[in-house]
Amino acid sequence: MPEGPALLWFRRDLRLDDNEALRAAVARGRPVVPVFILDEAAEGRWAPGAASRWWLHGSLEALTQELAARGARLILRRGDSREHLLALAAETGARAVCWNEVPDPAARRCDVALRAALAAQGLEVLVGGGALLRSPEAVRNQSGGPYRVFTPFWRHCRHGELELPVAPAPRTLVAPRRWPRSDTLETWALRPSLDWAAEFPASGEPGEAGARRRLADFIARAMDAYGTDRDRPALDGTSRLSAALHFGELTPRQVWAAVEAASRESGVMPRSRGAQVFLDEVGWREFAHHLLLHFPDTPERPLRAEYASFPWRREAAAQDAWRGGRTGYPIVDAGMRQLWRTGWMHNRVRMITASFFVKQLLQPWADGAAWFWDTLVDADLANNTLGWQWSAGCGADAAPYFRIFNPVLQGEKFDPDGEYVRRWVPELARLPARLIHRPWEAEPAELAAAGVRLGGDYPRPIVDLREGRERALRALETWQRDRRAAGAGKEPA
DNA sequence: TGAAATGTTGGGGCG
DNA sequence: ACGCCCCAACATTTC
Repeated sequence: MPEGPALLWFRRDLRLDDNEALRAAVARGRPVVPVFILDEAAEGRWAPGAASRWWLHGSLEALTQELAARGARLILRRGDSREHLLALAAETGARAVCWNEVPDPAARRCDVALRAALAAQGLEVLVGGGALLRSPEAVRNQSGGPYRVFTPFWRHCRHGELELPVAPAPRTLVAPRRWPRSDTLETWALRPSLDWAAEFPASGEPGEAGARRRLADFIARAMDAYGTDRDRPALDGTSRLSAALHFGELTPRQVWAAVEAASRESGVMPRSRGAQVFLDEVGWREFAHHLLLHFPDTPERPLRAEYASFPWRREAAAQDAWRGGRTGYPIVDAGMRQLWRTGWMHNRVRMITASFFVKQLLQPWADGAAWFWDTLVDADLANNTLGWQWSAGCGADAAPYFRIFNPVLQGEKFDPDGEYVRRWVPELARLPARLIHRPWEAEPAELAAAGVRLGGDYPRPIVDLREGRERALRALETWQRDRRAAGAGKEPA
């Protein structure tokens, strides 16, 4: 058999280490043609949002460099994936197409037809994994269904050996006789206007090398304190690996292996509490992806189907204030501004802002999810869907509806000195810690001393917390009563 | 990976 | 010395 090149189709696996598809492509010493296809039509409604495209641009630049260092090029194409793969195969004489599976139901559906089309042309198809620790098909509860509660899910996942990362990339790749035509990355205009993205680099450094550095740095510097520090938004206590994991610059099994290796080296066995809590977060990511694959319509519909009839209000003014960080609640506004300016928000604050949006403002969770989707550089359909449905009380293992965060108490608990608020809401920076999370309680003289004009440069609260809470609880109560009345025949009490 | 309301306990001031 | 009240601290229940 003639040894034509293998097409190595990069998707959400923008790395060379621990890359099963790359390993398969080079297995027989044949040339490799790396290709990335921007296929927005295939992703439909969930094509990468504006901030995510910024990260993608940087990650593709980094991947181009990594490949160049090995004598290879990254071929860029835009349009229908199948057409481009078939065309590239014909053009290069490729005999095989290799890729790693994307943990997304739409992509998996497309891949079924794609494999058939490629096979029909006599192409060998080699598909790897790596995006998840376990196969969702294989993780099932005793009755054969998917888990809907995190703890038993994660216990099941951790049981038994996990796969280890595959070998790192070879130092050189065999080049084809001739490189196919490639788009220029700049012409894709993935990066938003400069003035919006100016501070995005604060959210992290796209690319595999940066992700590896970040992981090593986190393990050495922050992991042991992660159990408590991860909830303090003013600290750099989280791993900040979410975007790298989303784009597959890093695999969860690489993360797992690095944490275990560090635990062994430090002699803390089985592992420190910080390491334990950190791996649990990797577990939540795993849980989110399994759920999305088992329940593919959850990005648009609540997992608890009855919530489809919940009477959310949809108010443009309230949503504008929330998006713009002008709700009058400092911790909420700080989070929303951090998001807009850096493309990233601390996870504790994601929960606070989401709870405020769905409970205090009674806005539909999907509207909030859509905003996060567009503004987060780490926007991930599985994680975003799980997080918002969890906050709204309509998802898997969800917070009960009556669990309503109080942004003042959350602020005082997790940002006690107000350092996070001062950083992102500078007009409040000179308030004393006692008032930083409740400026409306300040005396006129205290406001004047801090240079704050309430209702002027910083808004008064757009909703009273007690009223908002009671409105939300009332909405839940009447909705449940109406449902019971309507479904009395079908649903025995 | 809540918050608020309500209940309980125990120390200390005081008559 | 004692009972009473107040209230903080903590626990439990309810939303």
